[in-house]
Amino acid sequence: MENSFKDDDPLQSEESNQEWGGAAEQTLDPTVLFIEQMGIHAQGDGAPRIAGRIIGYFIVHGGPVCFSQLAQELQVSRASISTNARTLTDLGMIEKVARPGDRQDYYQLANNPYLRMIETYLLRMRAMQDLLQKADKSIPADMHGTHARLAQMRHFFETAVQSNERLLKELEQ
Amino acid sequence: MENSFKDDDPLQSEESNQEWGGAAEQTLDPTVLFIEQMGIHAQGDGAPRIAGRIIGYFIVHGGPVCFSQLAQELQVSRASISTNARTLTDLGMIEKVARPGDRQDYYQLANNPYLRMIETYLLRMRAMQDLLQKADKSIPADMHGTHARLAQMRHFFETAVQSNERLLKELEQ
DNA sequence: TAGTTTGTTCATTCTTAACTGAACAAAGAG
DNA sequence: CTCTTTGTTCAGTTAAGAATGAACAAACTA
Repeated sequence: MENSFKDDDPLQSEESNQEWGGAAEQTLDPTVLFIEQMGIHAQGDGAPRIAGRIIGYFIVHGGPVCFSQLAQELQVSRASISTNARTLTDLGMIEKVARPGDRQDYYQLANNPYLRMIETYLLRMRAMQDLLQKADKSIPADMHGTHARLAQMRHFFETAVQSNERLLKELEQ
Repeated sequence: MENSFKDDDPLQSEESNQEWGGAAEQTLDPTVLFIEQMGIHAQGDGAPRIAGRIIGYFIVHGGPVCFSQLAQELQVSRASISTNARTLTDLGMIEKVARPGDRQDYYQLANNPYLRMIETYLLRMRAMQDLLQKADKSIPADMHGTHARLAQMRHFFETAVQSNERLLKELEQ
C-alpha cells in the first residue's frame, strides 16, 4: 500500500528486500505498480505525473480519501496534492466531498471521470478550427493551394469533432 | 516569410518597425502568423514547437520543399529540421520525395496528414487498455470495488477506441 | 586525390514546468 | 488568547526535453 522508498518504512524493512536495481519491479504489490503506471501514462499525455498517480490511487482505493492521506501514501508534498487535486477537480475527474464534523478535505472519483477528458480534447480541436478559420479569412484569396489545404484540414477537424461529440453523448447515455 | 527577429534582417529593418512589444502581432503577414500559431498549438499538444511550424509551413506553401529551405525560412538549425522531419515522417504526416538529379531531401505533406494523429491517439488508448487488463489480472479478486472501477474505466476506453476506429474508417473513405 | 554539399548525431545550452519547503491564512481545540 | 491542524500560495530548485552548434559521414564534383 505504500511507496516504500524511505529507509525507515516498516513495510519495506521487514521484508527480505530482494534484488533491487535492474529491471526489477519496485514492489510486489500490484496496486502500487498500477498507480505508478498511471503516473507514467499521465506523463506521456503531457499531464503531471502526480495527477495520474492520484487517479490511480482513487481507482484502487475508491471511496472518499482525505487530503493528508493522499500526500502520505503517495509520498509527495502537500503542495503537490493541493495543486493537482485542484486541477483534477477543475477537470471534473475527482470531486470534493464533505464530512460532517471533519475539517479535512475529502475527495473521490467523479461520476464519470473520463467524460471531461473528451471535453477538454474537444476544446482543443475547436481552438484549432478557430485558428483555421481565421487563417482562411486573412490569407490572400489568390493563394489557391493554401486555401485548398486549409479546407482539407478543416474538414478533418469537423469530422473529428462530430465524432467525439457523438462519443460524448454515447457515454452520457 | 521570415521570422525577422535578427536585427540585420532586411525585411524587418526596411519597414517602419511600428510599436513592438505589447500584444502586437509580430508580423503583418497572415501566413507567418498562421505558421507561428501552428507552432504554439503543437506545443500545447505536447509536441515540439518546430514540428508544428513545419506542418504550418507545408500547409501554406504546399509542394515539395527542400530541407535547407525549411531551415532557412523557419530560422532554425538544420539539426532541428532533421530531427523533427524524421519524427513527422515516422508519424506519417509528411513524406520524403525524390527529385531526379538532386541530392537534397524534399518533403511534402502526406496524403492524409491527420489520419496518423488518430492512429497515434488510438495506440495510447490501447496501451491504457493493456495496463487496465494487466491490473485486473494481478490485483486480488477480493478487492471488489477496485475491480468495479477498473471495469468502468475499461468500458470507457473500449467505447472510445471503437469510436475512433469508426472515425478513422470514415476519414479513409 | 582534395574540396563541397547535405543530412545525421552528439554534447551542451536553454526553457519550461513539475515539485518542493516554508511562510501564510483559516478554522478549531484548549 | 495560544497552540494545533489543514490547505493554499509563493519563491526556489530540479528535472525533462527542445533547440543548437560542431563534429561527423556519405555522396557528389572537379
